[in-house]
Amino acid sequence: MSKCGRKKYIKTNLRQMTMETIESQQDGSVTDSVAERESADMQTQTGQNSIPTLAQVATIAETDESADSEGVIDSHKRREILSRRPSYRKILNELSSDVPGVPKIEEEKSEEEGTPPNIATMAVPTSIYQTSTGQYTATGDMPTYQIRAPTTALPQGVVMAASPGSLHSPQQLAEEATRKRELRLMKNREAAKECRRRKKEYVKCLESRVAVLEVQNKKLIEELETLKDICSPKTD
DNA sequence: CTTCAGATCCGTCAGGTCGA
DNA sequence: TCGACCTGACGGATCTGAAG
Repeated sequence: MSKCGRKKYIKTNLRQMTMETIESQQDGSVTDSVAERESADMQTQTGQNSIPTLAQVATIAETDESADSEGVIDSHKRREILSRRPSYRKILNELSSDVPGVPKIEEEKSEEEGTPPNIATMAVPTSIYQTSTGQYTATGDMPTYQIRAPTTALPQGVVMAASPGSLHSPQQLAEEATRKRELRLMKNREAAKECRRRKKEYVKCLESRVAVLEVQNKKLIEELETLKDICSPKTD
C-alpha cells in the first residue's frame, strides 16, 4: 500500500469508527467518544436547529439510550440523518452561546496569519505557483489567476470582463466558460480554507470543553468521596 | 546525511443544504 | 428549481522526527 493509500485507509477507518460509535450508542452500548458526548450535551442544552448534525445524532442516540425500551430508530432514518452534515460555524456558535468564554466564529474574520485582506491583481513574473496567500502564477499549464478580493466581492478581472449577452464566437464562449470555471475554483478554494479553519476552531473548542469538564468531573468525584466519608461512620 | 513513515496542508471534486 | 455555499473525500506536496 502506498503512503497516500495508507493515509486514506486511516482516514476512512476513522470515519467508519465514528459512524460505528454512533450506531453502537443506539444499541445501548457505552462509548467514550468525548467529542460526540460534548456535542450531544451542547445540542441538548441549546435545542433547536433544523439541521440534524452529528451532535444531534448523538443526542438522539443518548435519548434513545436513556429511554431504553422506547424502541429504536430504524436504520434507514438513521442513515438519512447521518448523511446530513454539520456546519462547524453553527455548531460552534451554538456552543459559544452555551459557554460564555468560547469565541464565536465570525462570518468574516480577518486573516489570522497577517495576510492582507486584499491583494491586487498583478502578474508575478516568477515560476512560483503557490504562495502562502493562495496566489498562483502560471507554471506550465497552470493558468494565471489571482487574487484575493474581499470575500463577498467579485474577483477582479474574472467576472466583469464580459456579459453573456455580448458573446458571439465559440472562442469567446470558451473563454467565458474558462473564466467561470476559474472563478468557481477560486471560490471553492477559499471556501475550503475557511471550512478547515472553522473545523480547527471547532475541534479546539471541543478540546477545551473536554478539559473543563474533566476538571469538573474530578472535583465532583472528590466531593462524593468526601461526603461518603462523612456519611458512613467507621465500623472498627 | 539519507530514508522512511506519519502528519499536515492544500486544491479539487462531488454531493448535500439552504435561501431566493 | 436553481445558484451559492459548505464540507467530506481524495490525491499530491511538503514537513517532521526517528532510525540506520
